[in-house]
Amino acid sequence: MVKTIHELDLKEACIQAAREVIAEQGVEGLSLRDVARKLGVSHQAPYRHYPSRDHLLAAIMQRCFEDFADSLDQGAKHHDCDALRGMGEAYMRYAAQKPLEYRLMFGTPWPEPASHPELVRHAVHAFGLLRHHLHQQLRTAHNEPSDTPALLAQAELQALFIWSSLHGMASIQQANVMQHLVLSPSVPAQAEPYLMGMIQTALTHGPAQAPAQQVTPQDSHEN
Amino acid sequence: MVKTIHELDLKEACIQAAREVIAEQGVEGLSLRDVARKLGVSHQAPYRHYPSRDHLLAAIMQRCFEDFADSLDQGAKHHDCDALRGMGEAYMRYAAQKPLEYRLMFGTPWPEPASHPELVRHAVHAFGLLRHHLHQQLRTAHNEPSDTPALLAQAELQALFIWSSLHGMASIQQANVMQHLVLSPSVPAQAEPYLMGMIQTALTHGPAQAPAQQVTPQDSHEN
DNA sequence: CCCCAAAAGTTGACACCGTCTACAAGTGTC
DNA sequence: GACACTTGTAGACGGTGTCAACTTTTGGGG
Repeated sequence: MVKTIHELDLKEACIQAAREVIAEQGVEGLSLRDVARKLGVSHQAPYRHYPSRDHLLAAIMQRCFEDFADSLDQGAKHHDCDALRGMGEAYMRYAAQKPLEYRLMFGTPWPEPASHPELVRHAVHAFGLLRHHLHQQLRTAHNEPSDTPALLAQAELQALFIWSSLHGMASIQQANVMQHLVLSPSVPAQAEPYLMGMIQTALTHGPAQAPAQQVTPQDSHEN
Repeated sequence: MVKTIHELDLKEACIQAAREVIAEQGVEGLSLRDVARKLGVSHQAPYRHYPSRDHLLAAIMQRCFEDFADSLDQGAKHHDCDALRGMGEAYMRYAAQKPLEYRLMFGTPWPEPASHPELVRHAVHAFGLLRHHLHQQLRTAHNEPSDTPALLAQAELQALFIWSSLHGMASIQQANVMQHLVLSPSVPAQAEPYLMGMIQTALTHGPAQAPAQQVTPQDSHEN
């Protein structure tokens, strides 16, 4: 009996093999029976380690979030004159280079989150990196050493805004939809830097007053 | 033999029934055999009208895009002092009220677009509404009656920016992810109006210069 | 060393799915 | 009336996730 692939650990090998399948064919192309075949075991062997397909998927998503958070961290360090821009570029780079894993994390309906707390923890951590950078930036800009709740809330709003914009652009690029809208020839290449510039502008000037909505006494300091 | 549901037209009834299933259970919960059962016909009857599941899905997506474009149009008319804000609010309202149809249009991998040209046409039309409004707004702001290509390109960049931000926010809200990131209590309710304010700010001030990227001679007029 | 229980893996079944093929019933035309 | 065409039916095939029962491997105590 040859122990072909899983000399180490079938549990780990499943994740590895499944990630390969996903990177090639996307989530919808993944079947437990496929990974079992790929590993040379019976179709029920993976079932000993993961109670269901969703649990395997959750484990894979968790790994992806770890990698994603690492990419963001590294992007922030690399460009340390402007850590925020570094993170933004790292975000878009990850989405462009691993489109199917990105789709897995952000475009697939999650398995009921209550039963996968670890997954949620890792996803929240990636968001926390962005929030943390924004919070620090706001504190130094305002010369406020303490963590006033208002500043934290503002950082969270900024983080949600940035995340929304980046995620939206990444989704649009992945859907290859720009090919079909007949755009001016220069536009597709400019879209991403234009978006980055718009985000920066919005951050420096703060939001326009919403018509019937008053936030915290919204100081529109430059940050 | 009772002609239960499809007194009119099975082709149309399939779309109707399938949209109901999708609105309840999402795309992944839809099966051709289900709609056949729901309509009281054999599991192969729908196959007479749609060569494959993807073709039925494409027909449904097309209907959704029609409804979506109608919503945007109506939103633009309703708020006609600020048509753009009206469209933005209509966009978010549609995403909130028909989350699963929204996901079908923007979150599901499309069936190979080359073989569904009608679907592409309808999707492009929805984007065209946004682009058209922005273009007109730019023209009146610049007092340029002619359609200079530079203005059109700028409108397209703005449209992509707006669409990215709105789509990103809609995705985040749908994923119920804000419940899990532990946010300040006031933030979830403020996120959407904050985003709208940020978009408006970015549009009025134009993008910050990207570091190594020069666009058209980027006039940062107010629009 | 042996034994035995727990863990890991295998085999076979079930229900479901999309899709292919072959067949039956209705309908209009020459 | 015969023929072709459209519409719908019935059954099969290979694919899937999952359940249940079985066998093999493994790791410690007696």
